[in-house]
Amino acid sequence: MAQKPSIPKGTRDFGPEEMNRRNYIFDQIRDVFRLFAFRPIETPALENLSTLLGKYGEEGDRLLFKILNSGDFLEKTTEHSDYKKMTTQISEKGLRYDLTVPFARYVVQHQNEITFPFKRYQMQPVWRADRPQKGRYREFYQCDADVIGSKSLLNEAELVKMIDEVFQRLNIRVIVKINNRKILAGIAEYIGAPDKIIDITVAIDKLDKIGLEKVNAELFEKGIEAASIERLQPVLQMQGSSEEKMNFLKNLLASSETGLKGIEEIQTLWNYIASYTLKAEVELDLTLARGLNYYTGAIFEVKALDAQIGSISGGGRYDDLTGIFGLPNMSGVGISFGADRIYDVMEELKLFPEASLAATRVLFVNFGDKETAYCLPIIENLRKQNMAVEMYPDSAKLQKQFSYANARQIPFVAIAGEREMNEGKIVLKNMQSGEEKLIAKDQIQENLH
RNA sequence: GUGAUUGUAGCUCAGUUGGUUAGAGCAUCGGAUUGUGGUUCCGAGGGUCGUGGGUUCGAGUCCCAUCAUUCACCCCA
Repeated sequence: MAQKPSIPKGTRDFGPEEMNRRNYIFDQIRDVFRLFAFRPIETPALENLSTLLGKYGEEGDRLLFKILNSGDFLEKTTEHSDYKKMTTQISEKGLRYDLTVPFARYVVQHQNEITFPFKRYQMQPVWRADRPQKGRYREFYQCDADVIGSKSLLNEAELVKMIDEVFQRLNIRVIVKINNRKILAGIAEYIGAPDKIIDITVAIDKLDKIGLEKVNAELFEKGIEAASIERLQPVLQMQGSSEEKMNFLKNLLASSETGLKGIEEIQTLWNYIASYTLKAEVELDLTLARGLNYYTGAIFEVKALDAQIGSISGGGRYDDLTGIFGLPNMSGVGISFGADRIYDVMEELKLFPEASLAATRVLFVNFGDKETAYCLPIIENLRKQNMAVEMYPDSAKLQKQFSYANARQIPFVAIAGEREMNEGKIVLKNMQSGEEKLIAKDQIQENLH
C-alpha cells in the first residue's frame, strides 16, 4: 500500500513558475544589497542549541526546532522528569530561527578575519515551530543586511533607504514605521515600571489592533500598577505628526536619560533620512515595539499599504548581541526582508512582471534521428547566442510536441523535416500568432521577435 | 499553548429528511487528425467518502473519539 506523499505542515514545494517569481524577488533584493556595498555570507542551517537558546525570549525558545542527538541518547539521559533539563541532554543542535543571531556568532568566531565596520548580507531559509496560518510558514526565507561595528545612525538611514529602494523596484507601496527602544525604556521609567519594559512594549504594540481599553486591561493583568497605567495614557493617546510627537516626548521624558537619548537618536536618524529621496512613507510610531529581545536602539517595521498581511520587513539595532559570545561593545544594526510574505503580497496585487517568467524561447520538433542531426548544430549555435533552446526528446506525434510547447508557453517552434532539410531551411512558427516562416537555417536568430 | 473551521478522484467541489452500483468540471492518457498546438467532439483510467468505533434493517449523510487542514489568538517575516 503506497503512502500518500506529503510534506510537513508550514513547508512548501516550489514549482518552476513559482521559482522564477521567487528568484525575481531575490535578484532585486540582492542587487540592492550589492549597491549599498554589503557582502554575502552563508551560515549552516544547524546551529548549536546553546547558540540559539535564550536569544529570542521564552516564546522564541519554544518555537525552536530542536534536533535529536544521534545514537541511543536515552541511554545517557539521566533526567527523565524535567522537560527542560532532558531537552539539553537529548538535543544539542537546532535549526536557525533567524539570521541575526547566527551572524553575531559568525562575527565573534571570525573576528580576526573581519575588518570593521562589517556589512554583510545573507539570504537563507529559517525555521520556526509556529502554528502556520496566512502569511506564516514554518520554513521561510529571510534576506538580511546588517552592519556591525559602527554606532553611527547613518547606518540606520542607509537601511531605510534600502527598504525604500527594494520596494520601489518591486512596485509595492509600503509604510516604514520607526521607533526606538530607548524611548520605550524611557516611557517605562517615566511611569515608574522600568522592569516591565517588555510587557509594556508588547501591550502597546497591540494598540491599533485591540484598542486602548484592552491594552490597559492587559497591562493591568501583567501586574502594572494602576497609577503607572494612568501616567501612560498621554503617551498612548498622543496624536500628530512625527515631529510633534518628538517634541511632546522631549518634555515628557525630560527626567529620563535613556528616553532623551532615544529621542536624540530618532532626531538624528530623521535628519539623515531627510537627505534621501524616498518614495516610501516613513513614520515615527511609538506603539511599535517588536518582540525580539536583543534590540536596544532603533527598530523598524515595514507594512504593505495595499495588502492585508503582517509585516514584510523588520529590524533594528542591537548593542550587545555579540557580548554573549564574548565580544563586547560591538553594536550592530540590520533589517530583514521576508521574501515569502513579499511573494504573497505581489501575488495578491498581481505585481509580477511577465518578463520574470523566463523560459524556453524555441522548441525544435523531433522527427527522428536524421532530422535531429540536422537540428543539433543549429541549436548549439543559438545557445552560443545566449538563447534558451530545446529539442523535444522523442519523435512523438506532432500534436503532442505542439501541446508541450503550448503548455510551456514557448513562443516559437522550429520545424525541420525532409522538405526543409533538402533546401537547408527551417520553418519557424510563432505560437501566438500562428504565423509560419520558411527561412534559411542560419537566420533563425533574427526572426525570434 | 488557546479558540473555531473543514476533511468525498491528482486539483476544485456537488451529493436531498439516512435508502440500490458515489457524481461533475479541470487535469492526465487514448482516439477523431501518419507535417501543426492553444477552440471542438468521442472514449478511458482514477475514490475502502481522512482514520477508528457507535446508532440503524441500511451511514458519504447522525453521534463519539482520533488524525489532518485552514483561520484567528499568542508571537512573528
